[in-house]
Amino acid sequence: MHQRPDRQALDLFLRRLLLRSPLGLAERDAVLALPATPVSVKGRFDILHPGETTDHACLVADGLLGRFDQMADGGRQTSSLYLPGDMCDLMSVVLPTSGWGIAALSAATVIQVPHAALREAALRHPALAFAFWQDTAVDAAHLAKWVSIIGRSDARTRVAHLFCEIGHRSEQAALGTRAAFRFPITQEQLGETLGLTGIHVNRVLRLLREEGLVEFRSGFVRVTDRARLERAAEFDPAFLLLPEPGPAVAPALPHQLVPQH
Amino acid sequence: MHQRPDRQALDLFLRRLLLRSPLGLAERDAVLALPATPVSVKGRFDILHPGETTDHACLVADGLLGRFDQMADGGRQTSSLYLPGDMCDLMSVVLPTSGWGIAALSAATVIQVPHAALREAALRHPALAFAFWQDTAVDAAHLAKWVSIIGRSDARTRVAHLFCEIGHRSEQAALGTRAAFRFPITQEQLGETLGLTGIHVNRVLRLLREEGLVEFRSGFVRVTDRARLERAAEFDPAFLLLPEPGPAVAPALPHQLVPQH
DNA sequence: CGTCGTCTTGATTAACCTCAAGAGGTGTGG
DNA sequence: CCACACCTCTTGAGGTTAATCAAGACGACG
Repeated sequence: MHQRPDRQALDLFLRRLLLRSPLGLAERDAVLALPATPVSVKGRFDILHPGETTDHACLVADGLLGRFDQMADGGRQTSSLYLPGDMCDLMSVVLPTSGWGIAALSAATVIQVPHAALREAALRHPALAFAFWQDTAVDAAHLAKWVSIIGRSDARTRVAHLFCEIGHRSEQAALGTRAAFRFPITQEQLGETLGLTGIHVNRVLRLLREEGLVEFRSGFVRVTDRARLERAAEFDPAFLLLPEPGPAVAPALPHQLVPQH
Repeated sequence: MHQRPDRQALDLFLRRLLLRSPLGLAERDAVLALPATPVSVKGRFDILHPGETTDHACLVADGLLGRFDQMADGGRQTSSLYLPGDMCDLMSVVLPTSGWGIAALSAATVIQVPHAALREAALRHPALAFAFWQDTAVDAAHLAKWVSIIGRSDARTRVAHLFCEIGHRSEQAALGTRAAFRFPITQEQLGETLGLTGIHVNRVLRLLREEGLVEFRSGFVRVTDRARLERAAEFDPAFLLLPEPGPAVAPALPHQLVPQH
C-alpha cells in the first residue's frame, strides 16, 4: 500500500480485469509491468480534447474523470464516468482518433500508459487481448444502459440510478461502500452527465433528501434507504456485468477469485 | 453476386472491417471461411431476449435490427441500429450474457456465427482480434454519441441526426445513397430509438417535410436538402469514424483500399 | 473583506407527453 | 369481392416535466 502511485493504479486495473477475465501469472505480470507515467491535473482540466489523436490510454489513479461530447452551443454531455482503477479510453488503442474528450471532473491523478505497450502486451498474450476487448465491451454496455436511462427515465430516476451505479462500482473497486462513498462532482456536472440542467438536479437532490433516500453533500454520498433508492432508480446490479461482491471487500488482489488457466 | 446469402453477408462484414483495419490475405480468408447459419425472421421478432446468454453473434444480411433495453413499464429504448453487413453483438463473444436484447425491427435475415469460431479466428490471427476489438470500440463510439444526442438535443435535431447517420452508413455499406435510402422502421420504432413518443416523431417528420429538408414514407428516406439537414442535425460525419466515401461506391471488395500488411 | 464558484429557491416559459379520435392501407376470412 | 380487423399514420386539446431567467445565500480562498 506504500507503493508508488502508478504501480498501485496498475494493481487496481488488474484487479478490475480479473473480475471478469481469468488471467494467468504471465498475463498478470505483463499488466503490472506496463510502463506508466503519473500526471496530476486540477479539476475541470481537459485531458483529451474532442477529435484529438492520442498515443496513450489514461488509467485513473485518483479523482473522477469523464468522457464528454462537446455540443454546438458549447454545452457538454458526459457519457461515462471513470473511477480509480478504470482504464479510461482503453479503446483508443484501436481507435486513436475519436470524437469525444476526456476531462477531469475533480482534481485527479491519471497514469498514462502508451498504446504501443498495451498493443504489444495484447499481441504477446492473447488472453490479455480478450480481456482488453472485454473491457471495451463493458464500456459499451454501460453506454447502452445510459442511453436507455436518459431516453426513458425522468429526472428523479436518473439521479437515483447514477448514485446506485457509482455506489456499486465504488464498492467493487474497494473505494467505499454502497451506503457511503466519495463522489467528487458538482451539481452542474451531474446535470451534464444526466442530460439535465444543474438547477433541476438541485431540485431533485432536495426531493431525494426529503424522501429520505439519499443525501449528497460536498462530494460525498450517503444512502439513507438503499432498498427504496434502488427501487426509485429501477436499478438492476446485473447490468454492471460484475459478480456480486462478497461479504467483505478484499483489500488486495483476490487470488482466490482467479480461476486456474 | 449470385452467392448464397451467408457468404454474401460475410463479404459485407469483411468489407466493413477493412474500412478501418488493414487485414492480410490469411485474415481475410479466415473471415470468409467463418461458419454461418442464415435465419429469417419477421418484423418485431426478438432475436435475443434481455439477460439471455448466447453462443453466437448475429450478422445482418437483410433488414434492420436493433439493440434494445426493456424498461420497467414495458417500454423499450433502442440504443443501436444495425444495417446489413453489421455484426451486431460481436461483443457478445467476450460478454455472452448482457442486459440488452436484439430485435428485428423489420423482416430480416440474420447470419448466426458461433462465438467459438470467432474466438478461434481471433486467437489464430491477432490482427483479427484487433479488428474485432476495434469493431466493438466503434460500437461504443456510436453509443457515446447517442448519449449526447439524446441528452442534449431537441426532437428535431435528433430525428435529423438519425437520418444523416443512417444515410451515411447506408452509403458506406453500398445499400443506397445519402440522398435516398431504405430505412424500414415505423414512427413508433423511431420514437423508441430517439427517446421520444411515436406521436411526437410524427409531428417532427411533418415539420422537416414542410421545411423541405427530408421526407420519410413507407420505409424510405429522401433527403431533399442535405446541407440544411446536416446543419439542423449538427451532424459531423467524422463521428462515424469512417474514411470519406470515394466518388463512386465500390461494388465489391475494394482491394486497392487494403494496405499491404 | 471581497471575489468567485457552487448551491438554493422562485416565477415563468417551452418542449414534449398523454389522451382521444379518425383516416389510410393491407391482409384475411366469409 | 367485400367486410372486417389491425396496424400505422395523422391531428387536436390539454397537462406535465424540465428549461430558462432571475436573484440571493453560503463557503472557500486569496
